[in-house]
Amino acid sequence: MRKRATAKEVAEAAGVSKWTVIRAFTQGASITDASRQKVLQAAEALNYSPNLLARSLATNTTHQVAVFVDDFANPHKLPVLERLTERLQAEGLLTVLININRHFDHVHALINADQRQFDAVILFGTAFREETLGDRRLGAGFPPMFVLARDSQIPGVPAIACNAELALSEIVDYLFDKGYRRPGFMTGARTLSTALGRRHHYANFWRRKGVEVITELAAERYSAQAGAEAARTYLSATSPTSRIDVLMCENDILALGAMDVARSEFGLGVPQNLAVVGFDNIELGGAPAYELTSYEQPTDEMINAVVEMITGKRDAEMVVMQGRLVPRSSA
Amino acid sequence: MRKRATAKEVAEAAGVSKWTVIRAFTQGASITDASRQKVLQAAEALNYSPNLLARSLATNTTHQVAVFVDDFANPHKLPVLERLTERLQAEGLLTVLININRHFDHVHALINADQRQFDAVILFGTAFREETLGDRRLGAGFPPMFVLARDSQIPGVPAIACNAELALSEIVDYLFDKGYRRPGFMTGARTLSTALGRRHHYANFWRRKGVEVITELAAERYSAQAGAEAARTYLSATSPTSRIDVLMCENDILALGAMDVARSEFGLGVPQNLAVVGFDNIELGGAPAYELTSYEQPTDEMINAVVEMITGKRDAEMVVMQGRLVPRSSA
DNA sequence: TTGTAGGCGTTATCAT
DNA sequence: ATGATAACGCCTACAA
Repeated sequence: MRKRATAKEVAEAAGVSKWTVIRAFTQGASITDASRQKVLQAAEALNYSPNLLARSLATNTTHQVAVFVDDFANPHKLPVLERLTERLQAEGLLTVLININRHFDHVHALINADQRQFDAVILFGTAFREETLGDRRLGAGFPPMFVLARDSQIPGVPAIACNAELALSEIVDYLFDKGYRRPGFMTGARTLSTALGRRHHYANFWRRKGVEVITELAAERYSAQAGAEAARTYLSATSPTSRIDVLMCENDILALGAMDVARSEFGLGVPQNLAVVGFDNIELGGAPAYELTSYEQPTDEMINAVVEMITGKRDAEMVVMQGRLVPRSSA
Repeated sequence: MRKRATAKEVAEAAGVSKWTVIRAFTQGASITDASRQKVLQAAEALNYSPNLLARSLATNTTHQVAVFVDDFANPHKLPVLERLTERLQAEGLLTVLININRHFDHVHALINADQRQFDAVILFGTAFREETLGDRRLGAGFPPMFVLARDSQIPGVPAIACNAELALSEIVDYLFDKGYRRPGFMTGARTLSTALGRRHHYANFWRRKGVEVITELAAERYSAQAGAEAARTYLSATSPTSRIDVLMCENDILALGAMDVARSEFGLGVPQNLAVVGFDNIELGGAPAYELTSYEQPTDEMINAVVEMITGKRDAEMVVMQGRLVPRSSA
């Protein structure tokens, strides 16, 4: 296995200076065709290609974007990651996937991202605390940050998200029109930011309809199992007549878990005995086995927006986008 | 927003040389406590932290591992990515997620990975062709490559995979014992490597049982929709009496799609009229709505193995690991 | 068009 | 323990 060739070696082989070699590999540099050909030939013979690491050091741009993810239980993450990497790569940017699930120290991850000189940092659906970013070790020359698919509680960090207020308004209108009057809501985590968003609006809009009591089911995490567990706990503790008639879950994966338990363990018909609504519109929610009513975020637009902000084609500022209700038979 | 401080600036502030600054940030360097304190104080005041990019250039190691993924439709990818990033990060390695779905040029992605000086490249479930790697622009000093969760058709590129032969042997034994005699197999892509693996063994073991005819259903891609479509095509074209009695799908996501169609569009009972088996044991397959019989790969072990190979704690060589059958009610 | 000097921020090695 | 020199491989700016 030959060692990696450098520009200097190619220069010697081609009989030019190494700066000419660099020029041969630079778009729009002033160099004669003859020189370029000579260089390219020598480069191919020596198997040379520019070292992007050295280039990054010199240009102070890495063309790498860090994406922080803390929730891998939600299948919805995968298609979004696919689109995101695709769009970033189309702009010549690579995606560094950083796992910040509960085992990791968020501040540490941020410091690391800082030291690696990423061009930007995307917090994808993660609930960072303001205090985390307030850490004194951060701040100076930290890469631009963006919050994708979640509200940003952090001043100066723009969020690109679905308009939650509008979404919940549509959802509650829909459920009210269908005749449901005893709403429940399942949250997936204890962090304030999350809860405040969807749950808050859900409760608000029901109150406007004159429905004051919103039963809350709390799942431990965002996963089908946690959703199932929370539903089991609630259904075990209540009698059929006293129960909610519609359960809105903070996301689809919770909803699928809850639906499974309602149907298979408690023999409830969905939606006759208990209607279920999710959020995200994951592929499996649309399967005949579930037919889950859900709400689709405009992920493509959202992704385009972040990428454009990162590449400077668009102002970096908070933006909320409109999703759409996807009514199916579960509610 | 202050500019990033460098070791040199910290050195001036602390009244030492920049090499002393470096030492203060290096494990086990010989430096007096007094110096270190002085430096750390100055560093904190200036908000300095080492530039890992420059370090990488000097040490010739980036602590970055590229992970190539071409199939984002399979939810199974997500938990594996979670574990993989977690393990890599525990070793101080970051994951660069590279999307090589059909829109991208694989050779181009490899060249890019080469130029970025990654410490290693993992082909996660992707079927690279030998010819792709044979490209003359690659080869010299290319980072060590590993194929994860798929057989490697490439000499010199070790694969870490589940023992497909053993898996299919177990599966066929199980199905035969259950009394099925008219097997079908659904493939998810036209690449030889894939088809050869699971389908080949499946057919072989049925033949050993004296069953010669294996019906093949071909899905266009690996997705629930593609699985549904393939099942629909097959079921539409056959009469109930002439059909297969058990359908093994190359992975769970295909199986779920097929199952949906069989039950909801053709009114078939699973497993009474058509048994279904998948592969991967994704979380939703275990849900009461599906109860999909599947086969679980030893993903944790496989991931540990690659990571250990990358970090040099283990010889880089092909290894097949044993998974386990997960029998449920679908077959 | 081409060559030169200097710099990007670190690390390795040697000298003090 | 600390300082100094050279190197990592490239880029920008300037001179020829």
